[in-house]
Amino acid sequence: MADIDRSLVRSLPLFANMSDADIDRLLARASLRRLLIGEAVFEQGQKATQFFLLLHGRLKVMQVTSEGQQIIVRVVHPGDLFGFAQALQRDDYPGTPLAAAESLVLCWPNEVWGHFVEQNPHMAVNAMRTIGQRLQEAHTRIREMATEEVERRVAHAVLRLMDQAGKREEDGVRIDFPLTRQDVAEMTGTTLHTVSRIFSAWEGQGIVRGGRQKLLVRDRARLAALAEGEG
Amino acid sequence: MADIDRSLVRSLPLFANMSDADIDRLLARASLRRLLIGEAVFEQGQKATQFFLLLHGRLKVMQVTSEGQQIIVRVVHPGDLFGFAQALQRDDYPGTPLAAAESLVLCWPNEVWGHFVEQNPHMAVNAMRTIGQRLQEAHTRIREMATEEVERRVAHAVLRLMDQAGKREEDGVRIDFPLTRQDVAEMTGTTLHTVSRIFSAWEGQGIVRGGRQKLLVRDRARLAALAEGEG
DNA sequence: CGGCAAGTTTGCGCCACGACAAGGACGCCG
DNA sequence: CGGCGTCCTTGTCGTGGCGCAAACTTGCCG
Repeated sequence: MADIDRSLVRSLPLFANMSDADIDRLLARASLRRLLIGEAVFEQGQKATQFFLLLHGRLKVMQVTSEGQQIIVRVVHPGDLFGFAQALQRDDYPGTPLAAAESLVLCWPNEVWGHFVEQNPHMAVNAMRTIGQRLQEAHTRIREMATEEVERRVAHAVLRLMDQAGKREEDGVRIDFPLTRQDVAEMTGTTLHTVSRIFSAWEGQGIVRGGRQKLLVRDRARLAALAEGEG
Repeated sequence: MADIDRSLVRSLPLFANMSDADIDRLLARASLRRLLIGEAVFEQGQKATQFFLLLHGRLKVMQVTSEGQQIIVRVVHPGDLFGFAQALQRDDYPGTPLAAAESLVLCWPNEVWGHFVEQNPHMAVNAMRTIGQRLQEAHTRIREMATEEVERRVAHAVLRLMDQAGKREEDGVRIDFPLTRQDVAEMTGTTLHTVSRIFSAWEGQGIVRGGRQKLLVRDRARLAALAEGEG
């Protein structure tokens, strides 16, 4: 397998306090995989044999219900670990990560996880924190879905995307990957129709500007107000 | 602080492969607390200084929204660890665990967590798995809330309670702690009115039998069918 | 034993959203 | 440049379940 340059990961907080030698040792065990839009890193229910780190691009993690209904569980951003089912004592993957944009992924076999953690105890802690945050986010989402109306939920979702995948532009902040109305609907538990209507209304008020698979937030304050129910 | 007898915890899987001496050492650092119905172990947002193990009784973990809306995030059963925010690198508690029945709780100061884990590496793994499961459950709930109608969600919730807190009786399986319609509503993101109506309908079909803070499941199969959407 | 509080049931009206349906716009590819 | 697929918009209609309101039941406590 071709060598992977450590400059790829050097800047990630996850590797912040590792020596070059340690990083090289880890990268020696890794393989690199490039994904085109729409490709899956692995499939829900598949046996978990590897864990992953997203270097570049964007993944949406899907789950399907027995009836074929789809939802987006979360979005994976560059620098995020994902698919470490093994660490959670699962033997299959609970969801399917699809590339929403062309993406670059590091893959390690499960056995490496042990070394991974020994090599850098800081990392075990880091993984724990990551999971903790993820749990926290999940609970927040549950609370939103239980208590808030659709417009507020969508506002929250957009704010989150903005913070995690926002890119400053002259006229506002752009969500930095292709995002369909359908995607937003699947993140908030509604339909693309309703999302479309909401975006249209917001556009009329100058809060956002939409486009095919595009979204630009022009007035964060107004959006935050909507999210807090002061619509 | 009075000594705590190890017979209290000996039977828990969490301590399965620890020596008596190790257990005693851990218990020496613990304190025991009894909670009456309605009492809180700690409050949401409070600084996290301890972690806990439920020995007996039942806790419902509440979160309140900024508007005062309440939801039940999860139910803590005997043998469950809870409130280990520290392990997740949080410094405050994300929710409030209220005693749904009279309960008995073991409390350790945060500093012990390290020893706890060293003493029994199995335990770190166990904690990880616990969190993993919890995350998994959270995602399941999100998916349900996003895609299922109220009756199915309630059916799922009741099935879960049955499995985790069911007690065989002559006429079916009883949920083994006081559970109001309001509680079920807060677990499923609906109102007590709707839950009441649903229970009434089910009772008419002989699926359950209700009562003040009581619920008895008489026909698990029918309930499971409803949960799968074959109503 | 009688009264009170907490929990439950049920009816009614309304409305936010989902289902359905049709048409329009963007962008890719040959 | 023209055609097609994908994504988006907008209308109409129907309804699940929430809000509100009122009465009933159950268990507790004095």
